[in-house]
Amino acid sequence: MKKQTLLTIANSTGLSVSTVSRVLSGKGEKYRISKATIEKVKIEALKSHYVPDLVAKGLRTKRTDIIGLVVPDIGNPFFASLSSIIIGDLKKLGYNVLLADSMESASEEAIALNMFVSRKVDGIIAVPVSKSPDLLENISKTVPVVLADRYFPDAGLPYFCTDNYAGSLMATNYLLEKGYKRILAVRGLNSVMPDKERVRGFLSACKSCNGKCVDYEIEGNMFSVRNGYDVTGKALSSAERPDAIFAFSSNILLGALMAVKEHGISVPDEIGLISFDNNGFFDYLNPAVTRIEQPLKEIGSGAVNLLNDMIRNGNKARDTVKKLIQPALVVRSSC
Amino acid sequence: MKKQTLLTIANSTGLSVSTVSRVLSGKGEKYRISKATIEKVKIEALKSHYVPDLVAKGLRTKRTDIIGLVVPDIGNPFFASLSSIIIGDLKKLGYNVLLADSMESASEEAIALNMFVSRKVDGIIAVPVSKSPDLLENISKTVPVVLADRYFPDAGLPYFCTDNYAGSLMATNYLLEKGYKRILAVRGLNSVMPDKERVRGFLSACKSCNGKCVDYEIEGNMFSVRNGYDVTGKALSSAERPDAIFAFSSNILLGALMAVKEHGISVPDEIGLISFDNNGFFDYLNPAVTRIEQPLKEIGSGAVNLLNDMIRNGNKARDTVKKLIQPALVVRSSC
DNA sequence: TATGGTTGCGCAATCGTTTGCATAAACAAT
DNA sequence: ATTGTTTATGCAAACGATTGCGCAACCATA
Repeated sequence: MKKQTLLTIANSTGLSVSTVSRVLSGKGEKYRISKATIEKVKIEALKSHYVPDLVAKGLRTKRTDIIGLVVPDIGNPFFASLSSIIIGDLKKLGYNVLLADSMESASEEAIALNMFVSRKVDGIIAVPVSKSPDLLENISKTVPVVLADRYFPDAGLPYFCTDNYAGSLMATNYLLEKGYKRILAVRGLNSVMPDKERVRGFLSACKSCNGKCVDYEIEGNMFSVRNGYDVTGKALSSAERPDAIFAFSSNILLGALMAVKEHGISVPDEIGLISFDNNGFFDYLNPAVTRIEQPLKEIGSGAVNLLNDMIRNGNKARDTVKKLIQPALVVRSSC
Repeated sequence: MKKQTLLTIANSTGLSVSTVSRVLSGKGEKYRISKATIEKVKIEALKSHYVPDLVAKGLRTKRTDIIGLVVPDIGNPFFASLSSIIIGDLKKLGYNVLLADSMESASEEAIALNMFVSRKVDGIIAVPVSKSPDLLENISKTVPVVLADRYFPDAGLPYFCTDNYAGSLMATNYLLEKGYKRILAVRGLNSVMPDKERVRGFLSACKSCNGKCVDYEIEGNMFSVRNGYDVTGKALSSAERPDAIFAFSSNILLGALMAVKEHGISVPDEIGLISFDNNGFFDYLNPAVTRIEQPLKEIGSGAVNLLNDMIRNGNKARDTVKKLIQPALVVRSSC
């Protein structure tokens, strides 16, 4: 059971490496290799358990059929679900995936991106954590790059993302219509677009509500349970406590919920809760959580298909694709 | 900004490719390259933005520093968390990760494993879904393989896994001590060891309980919310309904909880619930869920470290490492 | 018997590294 | 002046695949 290569097959069939290569890569007809020869080669390949060396192939062809995917935290259900969709779609198109976890660190992300380049991936899908698009833009001159979930509005990098402004508007207006008057928004990582857009939507709704909103406030700095817990806890201890909380992520919501429970405040009567993003378990909470659900499937598949286009047809899109996809309000009973 | 290779650097410095290679791969001293030359090469590499071609390097050295990781469902929080640990630990050791999602399909898994071999990964970590160890054992003759979470007890494949028998025993005994007498165990995928071992633990506890247990039953066939919901629903509608449910996974528990709620039965008074495996949100449920927590960190890190050993020191372990790690009972208020 | 077209395949370069084996220059020792 | 040693570097093969070009053999046509 020695290692099998094109050469070993060539030897045992009495043919040349070229011919074997052409047969095994399906180009037999194209090169007018005879039926008999094709058969002979295929049989021998099977018998000898030949496995093509994709590393060698990659070196020669300059295509690896590998896509680099970098996300801020693969343990986070949101990114796990998104990755699941992306990986599945890529597989259907014949790509494999190098996965890197930037752990919300720009320097780790940079390492991962450079690794992708060094490994000659055919394309990159990134949920960027860096504050600057510079590295990604630079890389995108060489290899196709598509962003998902997070993005840089003014950079030349295509992206697929939830319309966070619209979603935030929707959530806030829903709270106001329900009669809540003092709303606390607990925001996440201040530097990323989704967070900024959610702030914009929230403010816009609060400011143009014809007096429905008596007071509003924005606090917080991370998409974490801890942040939700801390900010909410402080607010609940203050003189004029909010009567509704808009959590900018599902983790934030869980933290907020924890604080609310500890203060013995009842949901949704004494305080309303709404979340941006679902987490798969909100329906099992008591009360089930009303939320804005993100179009994960559209984001993931959109990014994959665009990337594939860019790889196949060259980067020749007239304009950079920048897609904001509408999220949906899913009403439950937390407000 | 042309593509830079060792050759381009060799030309612009007036040195040979060999020398440049040796300097840039840190073997300068070893080959007694002069300080001056080393500096010159490094400067030029920086100036020209040289990036090593890891594909070419891989072909030449037969090492890729890539590990293949295949899991049944990366969207599942359990596998996402495990993957997060594994990927993080691998990165510290200088490995990158090709991730494949077998979607609980043995044929998809086989495709992924063969892809790993073809791509010349240095090692493989698998959470296998196949019922037979044949393919994995065969592959492990060529490239180091370590299993995590799921395993084949009699195969020559090393694994790191929760002691599911002990955990199941613990959970069941806890229910019995709490006074529950009619226990329904909702099991998952019948063909995998963790499930079988949990069954064994459950039966063992029920049978040797000195009459504490009046009735017990086992049903189910998937680690899914749906399965938990269906099995529980049916049981609750039966004449002698169970007074406690032992869910063999967190997803199953959620399904069971849903059914329990729909039947208007109160937890933990009318029915007790316990789960094998945590999901990160059990503490936010009402009541919070008592569960057996799996030692994810030990499993992930253990697998990574063993694999690294096998790669570095050759497969020369005297005996195949087979580690069952003790889980922990985390008491909350669902039973 | 040239001429031309078709059929079926092989030669050899190439992708970018790494590395065993020289080797040239400089110096030291005899 | 010869020999030996050390220093600093280069030559060229190798990894395993792909592919442009060439060519021999065969057949048909004129």
